[in-house]
Amino acid sequence: MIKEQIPDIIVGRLPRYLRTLLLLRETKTTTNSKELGELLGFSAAQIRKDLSQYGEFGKQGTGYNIDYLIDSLNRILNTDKNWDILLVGVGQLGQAILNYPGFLKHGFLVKAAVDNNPEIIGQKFNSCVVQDVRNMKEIITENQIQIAMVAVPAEKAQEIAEELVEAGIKAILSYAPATLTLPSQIRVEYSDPLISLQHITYYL
Amino acid sequence: MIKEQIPDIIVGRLPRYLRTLLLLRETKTTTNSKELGELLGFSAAQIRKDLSQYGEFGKQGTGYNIDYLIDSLNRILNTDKNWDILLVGVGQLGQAILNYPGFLKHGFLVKAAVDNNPEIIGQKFNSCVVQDVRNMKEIITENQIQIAMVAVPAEKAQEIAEELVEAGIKAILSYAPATLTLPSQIRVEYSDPLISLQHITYYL
DNA sequence: ACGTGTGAATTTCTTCACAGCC
DNA sequence: GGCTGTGAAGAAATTCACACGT
Repeated sequence: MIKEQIPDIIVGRLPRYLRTLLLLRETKTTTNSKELGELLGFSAAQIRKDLSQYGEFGKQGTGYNIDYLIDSLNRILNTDKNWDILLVGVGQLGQAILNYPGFLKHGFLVKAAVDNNPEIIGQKFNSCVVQDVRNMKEIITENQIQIAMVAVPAEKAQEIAEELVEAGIKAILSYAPATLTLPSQIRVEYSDPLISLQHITYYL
Repeated sequence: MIKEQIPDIIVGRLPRYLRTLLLLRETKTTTNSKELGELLGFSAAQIRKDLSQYGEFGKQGTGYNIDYLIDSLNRILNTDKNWDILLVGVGQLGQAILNYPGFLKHGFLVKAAVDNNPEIIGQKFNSCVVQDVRNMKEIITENQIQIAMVAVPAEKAQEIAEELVEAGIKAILSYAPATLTLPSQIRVEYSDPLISLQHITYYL
């Protein structure tokens, strides 16, 4: 695949561009690298260079058509289709995830949720019935799910992650404060407020 | 301050080093850059270079004393003391935050929480009584709070953030899927699973 | 022999600055 | 005139490789 060589640091900025464009779309039809840069805190040159990795989306003298750039970015990020997600761990955080409408709005559907707590299994959150974690593998296979969100305690995260990989999961978004060690072809992202807080306090 | 010139990209890795060391401490007293690197997915050279920015923590031939390095990192990150935090927005996510014990375990105390919903105001979560958002400024001043977590809807995030800055907040951890535009001396971090998911799908 | 700390080399990322097109 | 796309320049981050202490 050609796009393998585009640096991950650039890929990581694309979703931010997309988000800002969605906001701008509400009030205008055109923007430019200067405006985007100011809204995001990046340089205009960087935005132009990043986008130019994927094609020529702008027009000299005019800038970028917002709708067109949004469509393009969605295509690049593979977010022009819907993705099914498996949630592992339906504690307080997991429940908040199930009830949060933002994922679906951006094409991410929490298709199934599993837990090991008998009191949670069978409960319904936002039309998703929690299933037994012991059925995890079949759920993944049957629904051909590629992405899992992990919202289990830190001590359980590695173990769960390995089971997920074995069951065929391709990418994991982990909310657990733990570093996962997995085969390199598995994509792992962390949503980890503790790390962020510790980063913040450095500067205070 | 001298440390201003140490690149933020290095600072951002320090909390990860700290986390791994806390894990290692349970089974050993000494480690080295190779082991840390393997656990974290960084090169050994990078870990040595990062740490050397702040002093000489290791011993040739031996490696690093884990306890000593943990103490050192805590001092560097300012996490050797406790921090009070204000939570803005006590919806589902906010409630999960209030009930999550992990913050306190690492020295972050959610000292106060505010919301604008009359049904939520007055409710108690994990010994924290939700107060009216209209009292936000006094709460910040009286408790001399420097860090705020923002767990409000995306549309409200910018407005709330500006009020926080006006009230004297120095750093914000935002859970809202929105880019905040604030004075540069305010430190902002994001905990944003949607961005992470969109980053993930690029590779699927 | 082992593993740190570090200048030097290398690679990667960002910004510059401008030709070219609207 | 305005703004993109892009080679070239510059800055920053990472890795190399080894002297040196244990």
